[in-house]
Amino acid sequence: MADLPIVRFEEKIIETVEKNPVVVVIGETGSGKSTQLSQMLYKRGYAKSGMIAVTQPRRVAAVSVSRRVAQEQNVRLGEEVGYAIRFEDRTSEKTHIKYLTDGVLLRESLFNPELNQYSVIILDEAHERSLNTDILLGLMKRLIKWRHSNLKVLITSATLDGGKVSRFFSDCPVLTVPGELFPVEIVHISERPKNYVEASLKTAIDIHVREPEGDILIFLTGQDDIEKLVMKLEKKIQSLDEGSCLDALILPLHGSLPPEMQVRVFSPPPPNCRRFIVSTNIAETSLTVDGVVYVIDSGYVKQRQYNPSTGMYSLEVVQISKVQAKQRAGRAGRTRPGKCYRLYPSMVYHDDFLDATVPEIQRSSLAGTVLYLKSLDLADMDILKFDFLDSPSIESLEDALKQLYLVDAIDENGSITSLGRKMAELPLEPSLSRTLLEANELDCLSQALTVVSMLSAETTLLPAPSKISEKKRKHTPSNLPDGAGLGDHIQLLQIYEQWYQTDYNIDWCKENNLQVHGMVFVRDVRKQLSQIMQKIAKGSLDVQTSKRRRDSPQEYRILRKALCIGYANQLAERSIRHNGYRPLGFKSELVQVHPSSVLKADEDGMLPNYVVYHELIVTSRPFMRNVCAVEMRWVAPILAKLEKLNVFKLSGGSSQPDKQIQEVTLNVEKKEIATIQSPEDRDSRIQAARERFLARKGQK
DNA sequence: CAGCGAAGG
Repeated sequence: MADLPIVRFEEKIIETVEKNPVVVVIGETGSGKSTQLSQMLYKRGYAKSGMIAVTQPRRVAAVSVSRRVAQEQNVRLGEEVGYAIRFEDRTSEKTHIKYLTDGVLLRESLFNPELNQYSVIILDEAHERSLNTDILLGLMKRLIKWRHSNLKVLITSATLDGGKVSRFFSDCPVLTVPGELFPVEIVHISERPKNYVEASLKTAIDIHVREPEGDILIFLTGQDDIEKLVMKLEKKIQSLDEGSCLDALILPLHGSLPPEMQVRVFSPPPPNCRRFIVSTNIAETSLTVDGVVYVIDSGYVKQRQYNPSTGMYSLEVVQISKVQAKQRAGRAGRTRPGKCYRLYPSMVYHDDFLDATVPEIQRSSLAGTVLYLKSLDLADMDILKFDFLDSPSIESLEDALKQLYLVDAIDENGSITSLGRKMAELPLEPSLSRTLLEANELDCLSQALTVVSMLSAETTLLPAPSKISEKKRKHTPSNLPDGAGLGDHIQLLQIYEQWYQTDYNIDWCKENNLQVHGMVFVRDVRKQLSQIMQKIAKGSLDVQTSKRRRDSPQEYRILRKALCIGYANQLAERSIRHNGYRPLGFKSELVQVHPSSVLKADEDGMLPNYVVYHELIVTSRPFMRNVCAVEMRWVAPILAKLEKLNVFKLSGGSSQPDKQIQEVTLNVEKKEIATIQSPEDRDSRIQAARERFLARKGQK
């Protein structure tokens, strides 16, 4: 066993776990918690009545950590030590220590709520507060109380606020294990720069000229800024006197780079050469670059945010949290003492930065999460009162309930329907799982499987067009199908069917500018979904190629109907006079069809009266991305449903319908209905709503 | 016309 700091605490850890059902272990980077905790517990016999599970927020981490543990245990990976991630289960009957993604553990818990196969569950990297880990935290709190067989839960994290988690788990003990990082000197700039790309350039060049060897890692927010800085750095370094300093190798690093470009940061630099790695927050946690001695931290990050009252997402540049700033600085101290240059004053850090990043659960649409929790049938379950470490807003939960009602996953009283149960079994957003189930009824399942799979990978399909490569692409018109003018879902279907006809030819993807990895992922998703649908499928699951003429609108009519019913929560109505749309069921302004859409206007230049959309995203303006034309006759029942919508009742507030206390303002209703004011705490709001309801009831 | 932080089933 390696000589890691955590080993010295073995006795203390075992003793604490022995006496307590839940233990929080705080361990900085390099403490060895991810690899050693599971082995310690295994050695002490904790795997006798079940496996030891260790969750990770990321697939690569689950694989790489399990591989290391298998090595240390001197066993073959997949036998005594294994891992499970989507599409890949490398465990066997022999397995005692199992690494898995938090998402996989959630799926397992859907089919075995007591998780009896495990005697110990370790939630690793809990400080990252991934949506899935947050749900698991809530479930673990219930499980340690209700499970019949014995269960030990360990929550491990780097810089998490241990006190908070401890309070969440009825004041469970917190053990702190030191990390093994070298000291990192922090340098703050005295004033925030106007342009942080320029400021990064200047700082990087200063380091290059003055400081001894060691790679520089620069954190910016996105691809655009990264490309700008890479170009500026190249120009500037060329202009420096040859031989006056080290050679330089400049590497961009972000998620839209093809994997072969990403792995370049793992190959060691040539001798006498300094690397400049210009990165997004991907290098904060997901990828660890060796050899970094200097970090330049812009203090910003791009974050996706969901607004439950408008149903819109936005991707905004926001200040990082203190936790993130520490994490970034720590990247400089992995191999020897380092330096971190922060492009913001220390006052900003202390006074402006949040202590911790806003957890994902407070920034996402929760339709899928709420459906998942409903399907668990927790006995004392009131979704508005589920015990989260940090609760999402009541607006967000009500929005989720409203969406689930519109797609028939819950009934008007908020109870899960049999349809909803089937939906929860599919690893998809509710609108997509609803589409699949409807397509099964309407006999277009094979097409729907393809569309839904394509959408699951949508962002990874097209190579990220950068401003630099954009000009080239404009001269190479796409040979891809156009969705028969009916919309983007149809186009995605046609693209996949064409690929299928080439027998999944990789070169075809390249010729058509489709990311190979993305398309292979779509194929995997489609296979997985087909397997799940198999037991209830009424028609064929195989990819079918069109019997009728490819651009015949009839070809896709049934599929579009299934999409309309599936996306009942993402439906928009066109204005009478122009091509702006109003999303139905949300309080929101006009939105436009995104210019990249293949949806076609009629001879008069007008777009369809109704469309469903995959996503509402605010960039320069609010846009609908991925739209599909639907027909009025399919929309009518949804409009009727929207009119009867009673969110109060959906949230289990009453068994009596009462239209007057409807809490959301809907576009379908021409009159404005007052929304509940927002008192600070949600319990008092639930109480207030109940009192108002009772008062009204009394008046009648 | 506009634009893609990171992750997961």
